[in-house]
Amino acid sequence: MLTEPVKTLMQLSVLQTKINKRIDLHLSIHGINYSEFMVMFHLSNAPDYCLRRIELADLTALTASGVTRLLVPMEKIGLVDKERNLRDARVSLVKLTRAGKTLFKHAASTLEQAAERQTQNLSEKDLKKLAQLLALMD
Amino acid sequence: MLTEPVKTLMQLSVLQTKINKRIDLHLSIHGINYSEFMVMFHLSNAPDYCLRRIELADLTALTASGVTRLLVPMEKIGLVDKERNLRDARVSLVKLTRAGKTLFKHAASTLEQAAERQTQNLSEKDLKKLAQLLALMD
DNA sequence: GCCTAATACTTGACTACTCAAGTATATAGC
DNA sequence: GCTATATACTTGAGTAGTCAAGTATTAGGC
Repeated sequence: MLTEPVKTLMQLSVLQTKINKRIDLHLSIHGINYSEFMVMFHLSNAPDYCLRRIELADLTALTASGVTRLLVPMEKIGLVDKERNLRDARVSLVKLTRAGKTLFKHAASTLEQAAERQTQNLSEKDLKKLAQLLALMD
Repeated sequence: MLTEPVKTLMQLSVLQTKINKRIDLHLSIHGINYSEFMVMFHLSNAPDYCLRRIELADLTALTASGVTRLLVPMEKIGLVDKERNLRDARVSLVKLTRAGKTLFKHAASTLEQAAERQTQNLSEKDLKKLAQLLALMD
């Protein structure tokens, strides 16, 4: 048999796979997936609804190229806009549009319900403890 | 801002993405990935080192077709064998070979070290609590 | 001020899945 | 025993990423 840490990491991975599938199913009503939701979340909390691609990569744990590919369809359907950074021409800023903000609000409300159900067996204290333990592993 | 459950699920997802990358990097030394490791783990604990494909799908949270595709290269390099079930001809059993057992032992030892480091900030009690909270979300 | 190194992307080729549809076999109702 | 339905896969087509290599721009050392 394996050590406890390995078994817990495997448990985490299997659980995450299941949760991702559920969440993607819920978000598909709004035409987006979990990664796109997370991008919109971070943009909606950013100053001027604007972030650099590399910051998004960092916040989502995707690669820079993953972010580039993720944003292409989001731009095409008008959820985000591309803006230039005047001080650094390498940077391509991503800005949440009005349409993006509206869609995010709806998607967030859907996801809140789903998340509530996913964590229904956890008390508020449990949830806090979980967040704390996850932070310790980061 | 979003509710706590949503934020915790997002935290879980980002952490899992990071952990997966780290683990895949460690396992790549042995020529396998995390999914393949999990398959070998379940086989190594099964009676006669043998499981049905659908049981593996269930244990790993992959789809049946995902398991089929995962096993093709594993068969090719001789980590698992295909066996027929005499009572039910629909079933195609997967069996861990001697070579598979050997490789699994080495990979497990690598992964145990990595998992130890990944959870180094958690006490034994923390780890137990984490496993328990994750189980409540399943 | 120039050259080297670092940063911020983008792109082509690949991987690891998914889903929907198809095949083969088994089970249940009548 | 036949038919309808369910189960256990497999396969073709698509998606969501990865990595390595390339481009453009900026920053640092001297």
